[in-house]
Amino acid sequence: MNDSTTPARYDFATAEPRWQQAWEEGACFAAPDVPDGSKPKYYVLEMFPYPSGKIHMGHVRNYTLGDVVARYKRARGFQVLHPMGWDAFGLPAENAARERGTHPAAWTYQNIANMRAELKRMGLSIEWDREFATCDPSYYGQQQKLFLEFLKAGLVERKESWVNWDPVDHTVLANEQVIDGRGWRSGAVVEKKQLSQWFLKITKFAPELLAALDGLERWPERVKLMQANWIGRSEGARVRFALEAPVGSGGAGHESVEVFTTRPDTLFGMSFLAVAAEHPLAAAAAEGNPEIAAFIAECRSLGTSEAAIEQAEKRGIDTGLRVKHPFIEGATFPVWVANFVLMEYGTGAIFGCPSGDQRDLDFARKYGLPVTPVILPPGEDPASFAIGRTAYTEDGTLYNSGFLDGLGTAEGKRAAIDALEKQGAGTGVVNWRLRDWGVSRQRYWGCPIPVLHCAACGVVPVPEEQLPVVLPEDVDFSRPGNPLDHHPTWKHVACPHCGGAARRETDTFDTFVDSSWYFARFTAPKAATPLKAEAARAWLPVDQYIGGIEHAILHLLYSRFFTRALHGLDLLGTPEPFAGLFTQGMVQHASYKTQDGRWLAPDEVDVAADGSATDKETGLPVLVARNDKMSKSKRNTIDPGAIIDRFGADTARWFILSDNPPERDMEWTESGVSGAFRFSQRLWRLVQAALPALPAPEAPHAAEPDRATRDLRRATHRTIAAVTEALEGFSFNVAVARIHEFANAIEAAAEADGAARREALEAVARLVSPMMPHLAEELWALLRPGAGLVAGLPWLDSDAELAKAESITLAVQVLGKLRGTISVPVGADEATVFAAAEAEENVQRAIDGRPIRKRIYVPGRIVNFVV
RNA sequence: GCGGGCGUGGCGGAACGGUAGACGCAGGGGUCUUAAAAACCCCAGCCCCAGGCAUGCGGGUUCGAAUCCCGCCGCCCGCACCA
Repeated sequence: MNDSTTPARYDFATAEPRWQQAWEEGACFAAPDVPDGSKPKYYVLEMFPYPSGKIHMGHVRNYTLGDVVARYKRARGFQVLHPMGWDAFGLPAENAARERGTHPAAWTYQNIANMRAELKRMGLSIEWDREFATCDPSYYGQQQKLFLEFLKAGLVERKESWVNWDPVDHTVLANEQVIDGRGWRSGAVVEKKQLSQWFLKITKFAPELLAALDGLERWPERVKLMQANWIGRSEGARVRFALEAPVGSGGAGHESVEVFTTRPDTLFGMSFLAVAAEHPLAAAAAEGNPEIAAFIAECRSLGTSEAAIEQAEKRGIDTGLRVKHPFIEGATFPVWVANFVLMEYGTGAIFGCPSGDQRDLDFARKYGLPVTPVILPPGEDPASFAIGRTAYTEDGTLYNSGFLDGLGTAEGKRAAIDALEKQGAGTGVVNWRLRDWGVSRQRYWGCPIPVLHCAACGVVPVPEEQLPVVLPEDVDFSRPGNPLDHHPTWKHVACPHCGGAARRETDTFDTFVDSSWYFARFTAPKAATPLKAEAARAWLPVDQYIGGIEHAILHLLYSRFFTRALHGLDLLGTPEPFAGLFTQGMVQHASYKTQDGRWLAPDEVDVAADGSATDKETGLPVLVARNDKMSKSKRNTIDPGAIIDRFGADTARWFILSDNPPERDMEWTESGVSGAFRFSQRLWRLVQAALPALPAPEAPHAAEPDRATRDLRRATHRTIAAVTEALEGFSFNVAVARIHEFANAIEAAAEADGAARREALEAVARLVSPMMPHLAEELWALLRPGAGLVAGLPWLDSDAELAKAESITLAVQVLGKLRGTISVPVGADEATVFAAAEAEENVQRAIDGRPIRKRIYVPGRIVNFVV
């Protein structure tokens, strides 16, 4: 096959765009808004990208995985929906505006154009007609409508809340944007501040969001667990402690404090009550007491970052107030303000039982508060048991506890709650860790929250006919703070009710709102309403969602909430958005660092066979860190575009799939890519070389096939079955391995009948098509000129008869150790098998004349003799 | 601290409780070539080699364990002053 007219290599650079065009012209990946029901539907979706400017290897992995599923399911006869869009609002666009003077919209749409072109080069079977960006007014305007629906349905609340406030940038920061107590951009020490914010009432759905996790059978256990922990259900009691004397001035008078506890059984071990610094009672106590006020101010400035909390010592200040104990007549306990009590959890107040809680014990020891043991560990003597530096938090028997004495932990809880309820001092409750979702952001590049503030009418929703509330284009990014708020005219409007002067809400939505319903919008992206009922009902839930584990909680929980809310409004036919979820691992690459601390790019080093590396320029050894997360700062990113230029999209896809199981982190290696490239070329050569000798398509198989032909057909049908099974189970690396083996088998079967060889080569083209779609088309066109696209073909079926072995090799064990193998016909009966096994030379030696006490035969698998 | 996951050659990994290490990468040897690239062929867990030892370590269940159970050790991830 080396005559001068035949190119020796597969020219991916011309073939790939050609097939992409053929798919587009054939509208191969189009799906109707409302499927006609002739085929079962299958909705495949990958988490849509943020348009940062360039695609990275993580995208390549994500979209390759999704594309394999989409192409495979299409071939399996499903009507597949596989759309793509852009999560396009967000801070980087504003930063770019500030730093380079471009408009966020211009920057974003330019990035989208770049990334769309890059994604298209990957040969993804995406229906691009459904594409939208969340920053399109046609999308966010519909989102504003949804918000007004939520408002009507009572799912929205405006309330004061404690937020992370960046005093330099004049904006609220999400918890994730606070790093070591400082704003991630400004570096300013973040303050806690009380602000009016818009909240979506996700807590209303806490019980069902938790309960429904059980039904998500095709979700990874660990994601479900993370969500369950985040929702954080705990059973306990709310207990009201009456203050000895009321406190507070004006309308803010306090007569009691309420605490939440999971251990009402330990109430008799109480030695103090503590409230959070932000608790109203703390504020009341601080009136006229500068020391308390100073302590509160200090706590507030400390911020909420994990690092700050972890380092902070338990500290507090006695307010001088005292509360009465609900069970002990006449007993009172001091009220402290303590830095370890969280305003966000429970009621922002706790009762301290030092013997039963480590934090309370640390606090009590520090401030010399009493420690009364109330739970006796099993086997301990009440006379001698004492609490040292470790609290006893396990179950035991109650003592020193009045009417609870002698009860176990569970009964004690029940009895304590009964008593509290009887005397009206408390109730048994279920507490949730989940808090309502604050969606207000003081940003420009987001979806405007469609409400007005009128001095006379209060908060007024923007009338639907005035939607969308569009972002103004002439904005000034040079000043810190919210550009919408600074805009000279945008916010000044007339109240639709009274006609008086009103002010637009200048906060925009958290971008997680945008991504909480985009999957539903994809089902009818051009509809004049947020959702088209028939389309959404027909397509949702998403059958297979694919993305990174980093969204395990926020995005996936918010989307579940939104779907439930929309379902409640009768806009969707399902309460859950994603029936199947797959979380892929990261793509990593070795990083290289010189002795003097400079990072070198992969092409700036020479890597030796043992993995060590030297600086190409200086020849000096460099430090190699394998499996390092790709990052610009470490200069170990690999540009997908450059890989496609050099090797083609199919090679990139094949390598990414072949390296390891998709849920694990993978290492991008140059040698791995070239291995994948070699294989793609090898398949092409295999077909090219065979072509001249192949019979016509559909030529009959030999009536009495010879051995080589039978073997090849068996390999073909076994491979079909094995690849199918691997694809069904997301074992793409195994599917790749099976195809490798098959290629080896075809090469070894030169003497097989032509029809069998054609069958095998056609099978290769089709089996490889979900992974290397362009090469598949190229091979198919060589094998069956004019026969249409692989993209339109059904999946192959494995013929079980042909896949069946004629004879099998059985392992023979003696006492569980392998001693030999025998070859027997497939249908051989037990007696034949045992006879052959006993006769085997090595087996005989192992038996060594001893009588066989037991013979085990697992048909088709193994023989084992017990002597 | 709480919760979860994972330990198999030099590396990525395969293996319904049934021949451990498929397949690939890297490696060694060879063919072709003036040479290189490309391609092709062969070898390859370890050892005291008709045998023995090997899936982090120690036990157990089983005719048989990488796989199931118990206990350690190590690594990774999530949550975390959550009352």
